[in-house]
Amino acid sequence: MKIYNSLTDKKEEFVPINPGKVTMYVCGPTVYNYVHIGNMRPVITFDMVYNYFKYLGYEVTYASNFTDVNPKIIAAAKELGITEREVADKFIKAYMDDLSSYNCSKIDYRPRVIEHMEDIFNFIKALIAKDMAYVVDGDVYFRVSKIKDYGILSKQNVEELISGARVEIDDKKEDPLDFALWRKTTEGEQFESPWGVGIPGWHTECVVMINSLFGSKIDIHGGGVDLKFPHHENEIAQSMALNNTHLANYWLHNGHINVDGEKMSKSLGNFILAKDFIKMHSANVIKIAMFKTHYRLPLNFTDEVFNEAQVIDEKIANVLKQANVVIQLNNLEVGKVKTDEKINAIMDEDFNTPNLITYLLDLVKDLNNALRKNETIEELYDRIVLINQILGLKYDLLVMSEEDKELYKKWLEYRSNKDFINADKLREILMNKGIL
RNA sequence: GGGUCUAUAGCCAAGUGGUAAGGCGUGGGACUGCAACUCCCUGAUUCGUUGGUUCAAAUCCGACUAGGCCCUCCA
Repeated sequence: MKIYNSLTDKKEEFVPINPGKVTMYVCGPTVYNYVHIGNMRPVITFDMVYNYFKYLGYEVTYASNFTDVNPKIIAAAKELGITEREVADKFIKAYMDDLSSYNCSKIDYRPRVIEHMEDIFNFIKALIAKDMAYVVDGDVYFRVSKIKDYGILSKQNVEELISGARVEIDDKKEDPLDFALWRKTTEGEQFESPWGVGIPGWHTECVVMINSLFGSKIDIHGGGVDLKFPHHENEIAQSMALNNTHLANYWLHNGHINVDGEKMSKSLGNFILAKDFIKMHSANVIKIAMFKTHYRLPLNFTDEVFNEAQVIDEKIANVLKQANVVIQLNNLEVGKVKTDEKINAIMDEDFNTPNLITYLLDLVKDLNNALRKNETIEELYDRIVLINQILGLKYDLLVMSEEDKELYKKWLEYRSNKDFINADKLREILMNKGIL
């Protein structure tokens, strides 16, 4: 299969480090408040990536971190009058609830900074030992000038970066591009390090976690485009400095969600919280709306987009409901189809979910026609289920009791006898049960 | 200012050298005891503008225009 690699800006054939296995890491949230719907795009995107690799038969190990030590958490703790740990725990819990309500909980590892302090110290020590980092007044900075291909991911020119950089007064750094691996703090939690009290830099924690979970290199590293620079660029720089790897073979970046053509962000204040949004639209509808656009492109959220997604969701739900009844009444054997060449052909082109949805709608139409004409439905049904699994769409289908089946047959009988009064009574019962 | 991405019908959107998928919406029709569900038909001589390469371009190259994003914490 082919994946668009942000590192090379090319679609490349996917070759795993270990045959049959995929390791992936996606940058998770800083847990100082609730996440918004824009934060859910990577979550939903990489859940799909995970599902597709599973579908292909890979053994997938998926990690996503929690940034639970951060100046913003210190600020939130002050504001809420609770400790940093309480802030982190509260919003980690809220995030887990979001993952669960969006049906995206398949993450194998959820490392926290607090659990990796020793690893971080060792990592920074190693960088200092290699002269790739230096200590100034309780801070530790990375020496960017030592990395020859710095800018490789974000395609930034080092000279331009410097000229565009804001000049900080009393800057302790040797070079404006240098970034903090460890930063001295005067308030909040006290983390004692070899360099004094402080907190680790954000760019360091991700590399450290990847190294401790997977080693010096993983297959896939994901996140939003806004993380390309400086976050991911700096992760790569540290990994080059210590392990001489680009940390991941494939770097994947999802586009942003826009509102009225502008990025949804906490700083702009134009966001909708994930936990509020799920009350307005089901997880299925939100996913369909997202997958209708390729993951790398920006996505504008409008009512029209969601109306359309809702229509699609209802179509899928209706046909599955009807097929489910036929399957149970006739004891049809489903689940035999485990792969579909057309799904592979579509998804092997850098996860082309818009085309997958087109194919899904074709199948829905075919299944509707097959139901009307009393033709075989099992294969069509199976293919739809496969796609739903990849996209993470969930449809709860009713298991009919013997009584339900009898009612259903009776209803058909009344109808064919033109006893519409009794037929309508049964219809209402069947509809209330969710069978019709 | 530098970097990068995008520009296809009212809206969403696929297509990356071979003569414009699909969906929503609109309009029309079919099925049906009535509903619901469903099905069929209905749109771009044209792909931001403009040069060029080619037998052939929405697709490649150049210029221009507009917009997003990054360069500061941010999915």
